[in-house]
Amino acid sequence: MSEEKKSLNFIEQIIEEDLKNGLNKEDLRFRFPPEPNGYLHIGHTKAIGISFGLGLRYNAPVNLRFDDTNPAKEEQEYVDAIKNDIIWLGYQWDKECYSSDYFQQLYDWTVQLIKEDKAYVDSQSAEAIAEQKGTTTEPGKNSPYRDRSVEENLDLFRRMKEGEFDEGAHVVRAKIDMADPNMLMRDPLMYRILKRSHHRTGDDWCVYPMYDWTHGESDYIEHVSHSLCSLEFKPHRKLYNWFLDQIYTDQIRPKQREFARLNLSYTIMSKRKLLKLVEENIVSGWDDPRMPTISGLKRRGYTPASIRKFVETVGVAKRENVIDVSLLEFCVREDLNKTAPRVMAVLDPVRLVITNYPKGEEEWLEAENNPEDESAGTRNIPFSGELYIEREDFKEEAGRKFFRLTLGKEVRLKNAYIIKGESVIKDDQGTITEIHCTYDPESRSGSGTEASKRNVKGTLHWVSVSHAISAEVRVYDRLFNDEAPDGHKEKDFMEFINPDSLKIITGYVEPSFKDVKPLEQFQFQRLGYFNVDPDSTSERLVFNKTVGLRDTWAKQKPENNLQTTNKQQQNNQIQVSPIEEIKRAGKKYTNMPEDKRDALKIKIQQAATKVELDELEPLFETAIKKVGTRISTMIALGVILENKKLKPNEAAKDFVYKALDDKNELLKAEATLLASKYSL
RNA sequence: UGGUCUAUGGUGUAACUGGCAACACGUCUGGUUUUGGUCCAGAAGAGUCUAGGUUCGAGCCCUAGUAGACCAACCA
Repeated sequence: MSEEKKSLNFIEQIIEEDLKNGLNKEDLRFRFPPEPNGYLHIGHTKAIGISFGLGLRYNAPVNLRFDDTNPAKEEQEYVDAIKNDIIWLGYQWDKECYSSDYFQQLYDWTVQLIKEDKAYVDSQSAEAIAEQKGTTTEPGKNSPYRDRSVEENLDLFRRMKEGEFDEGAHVVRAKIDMADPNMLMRDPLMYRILKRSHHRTGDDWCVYPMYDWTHGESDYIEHVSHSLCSLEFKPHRKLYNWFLDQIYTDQIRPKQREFARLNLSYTIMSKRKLLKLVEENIVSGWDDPRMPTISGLKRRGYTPASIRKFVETVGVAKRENVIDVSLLEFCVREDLNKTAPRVMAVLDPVRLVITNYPKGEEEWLEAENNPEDESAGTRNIPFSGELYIEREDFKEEAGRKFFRLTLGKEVRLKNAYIIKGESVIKDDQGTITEIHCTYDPESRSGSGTEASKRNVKGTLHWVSVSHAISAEVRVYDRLFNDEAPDGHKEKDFMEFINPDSLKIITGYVEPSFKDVKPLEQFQFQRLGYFNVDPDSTSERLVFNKTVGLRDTWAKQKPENNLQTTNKQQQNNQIQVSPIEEIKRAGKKYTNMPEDKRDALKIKIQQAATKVELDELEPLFETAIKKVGTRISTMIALGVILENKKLKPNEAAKDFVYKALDDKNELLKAEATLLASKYSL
């Protein structure tokens, strides 16, 4: 492998810079700091991948630190689940830490701050404090308790800790600046009273430190050099540094830097919302295969390697992003293609009878386990005169593009013989119950005969009726119908739940499936990747569909063309001027699938009704380079001329003439239309 | 209406810190194939949010706009 010159992301650049400025490589240390209040999800894998990835890259330790300062929400169950997930992903942490381990230190430091008159006890209600905080545009007001004496503050804080007061009676606040433009600097809370049992410290404490007062100090205590978090913590950085300044002596000073979090289309990432799905039984649990949690992904059949690859591919930057699920799917397919044994399974069976196959006969045919991996070897599968094939693989008559079984046409049964469709038997409703065919005995796969080498267009998977094992197969679709379920201000994400996200069907699999283990992965040939669900037993096999194979055929079928919606619709909702709308529509026009182009065209036409010719004119000039814009401009021009009953002026004529010679057919067509209408 | 951040093909990320905008996914062709998969070959698609400026030269620098995100929890 050659040393590929990979460009550094902005965090790596910062680290390189720090190293150049004298930071020792040995002093590099990172941390991943989850709050144990829920399960890890695909969004977390980015943060995990960044910090642990940096650890690997620089051979530096990475701590796993549970940020457990709020006993009201945190539980041991989550600690255990998080550890499992990280291990499963294949990362190793150096020290397992807990913010709660630093409660005493944090308390002592707080006492010190009080003594230095940098913190005080406030005895107002939460409402009153919020009231005085001011707004983003108006400064806040000082608390009446802000100037309490050091002695009184010390005494109150001690008594808070002793448990003398009820929740809410007092808080400790840092004394910073109630007029700071950064709201977080307006005397932020450091401690609150919480009479709750903590999953690790039990009832030792009834005052708990807040996130801001805990996080930087924990980084400091652990000698973390770079504290990486997501963008929404950016405003906290100032406070992070302020707190650090108060206690800093001479260690490595941790540096907080922020990156954009991962968003995946058609899913939600909020722990609170995921919890709601679990609590309301929309899904079967945190590990439901439809969940974006790591445990859900695992159960669904995603591999650790595929998830790591995904995170790596997604990259690191500071801009808001929405990653298309298709990238995640690509990553699993890529991984599974190399490793998953191929087997045959029929999920929507129809009976296929080979009329010239000897009655009662059977034979065992050899099949390759994985064409991508010779070492995977072969296995034998039973063949007989009665098989199941996929209902979708037969049509009585079909066009030339249908490569599968039809009457009078030949196809190959994978690893077996070439057959020819002869006739069908239907029930009263006209549904096919049996397909009759004949086979060519000379054509057996691998037999070396001329017939076995014959090329037929289609190959079908199948399973022998008398040998097949029936199995439950759970087929999943996305949990939400909307690309950004929680991105709507007016609508709740629950409104977008896809009612058909789970389909349970009974299929037939080859007998080699007798002894499969939970989570074992397979490729059901021509169908997709499936794994064995933990619910599976030897009596009742249960499979999950991980992801389908890439299927260029399915896309050509018109009924499938409606499924892909995308971000463009969302973009179009943003209010822009009609002329801008024309430009934008043009940008998309050329690579819009044909069936959607009409909708876009209508949009352009509508926008054009609000535009004057002279407004459009500049586009004749600037649009010359960009095909899409030229097309949308052309369409708009047509509408304007028509509406205003105008004749094309010189600029417009010129524009049309040029377009007539363009190699882009769409543009040419629009231009020709105009040219003939105004006889240019 | 304050502060902070961001803006590059449909999506995500690059561009050696000022030198003809690249890579991956997706899309489309063609070839190989006993999986309409894989693999191989190729194509289309952005001129970098807008308008100015500096410069021989700007996606990178400056100015002003515009748009989006985040910030006023005794959550993290």
